[in-house]
Amino acid sequence: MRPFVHPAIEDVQPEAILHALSDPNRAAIFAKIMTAGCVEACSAVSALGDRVIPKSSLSMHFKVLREAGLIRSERHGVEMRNHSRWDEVETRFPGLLAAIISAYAADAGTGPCRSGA
Amino acid sequence: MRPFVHPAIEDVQPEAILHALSDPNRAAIFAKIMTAGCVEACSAVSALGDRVIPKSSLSMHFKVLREAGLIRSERHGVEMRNHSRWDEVETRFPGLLAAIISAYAADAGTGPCRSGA
DNA sequence: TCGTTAGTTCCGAAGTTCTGAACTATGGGA
DNA sequence: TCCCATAGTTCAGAACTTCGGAACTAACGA
Repeated sequence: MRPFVHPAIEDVQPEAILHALSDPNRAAIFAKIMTAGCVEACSAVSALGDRVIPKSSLSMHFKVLREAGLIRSERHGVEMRNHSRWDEVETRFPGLLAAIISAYAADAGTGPCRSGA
Repeated sequence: MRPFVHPAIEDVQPEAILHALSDPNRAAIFAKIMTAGCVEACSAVSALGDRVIPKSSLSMHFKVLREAGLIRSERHGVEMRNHSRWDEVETRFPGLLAAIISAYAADAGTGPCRSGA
């Protein structure tokens, strides 16, 4: 198990952020980390809405979020703690994350029935 | 050649917008349509930076932007005219497009050497 | 009608994502 | 110390997506 890789904030690319958040599952995970401040384990988000995401997929989603520069993961004993890097990303790309999160929220409000988020 | 399909603005999904703009080529095309107000033909954007994009890829990129609800295309004789749907998208997801476009602009300013946009 | 220009569609190659199975790492209890 | 349980990662193959050349359609002008 190699250690986690987190890009420096100046290496964070807008396309990576958009790609990471263009998946509704990942956007829901990120929103959860945002609102909770810190999510203690993958298992805490393993069920988004009514759908269970396999561990391996979840691990991959966290990796994508991490490599996009959106979250910071640390191992604490057997678990992983994930913190959002909102402040850093906000400094680099002002308003971006807020606009994306509120777009998903707006869509959840108007759409037919969206399980996640 | 089937006619162009444009989603109603209430059917536009944030994930489709993020996916469409998570490709730097498409983001550059969209930025070009935005700044020009209207782009007269695919050929007008066929060279983004120093890289020539094949016609078929360009056609696909326009299709993705169209189906994401970001642009409106009309055939005028032999050419296609593309307008941005900024106002509609802005009403539905306030601040989203501005944040994305300015994130790419910020990145172009700090990054090593970005050809497009 | 023919040639040109503009764009779309098709289809195979290349790349990406998803997921179950096997694996690694840590902590706790006997 | 050993063994087990829990948490997460890695691997590999299947499924899906994207790319790009070739062939096609559609409109226009000579």
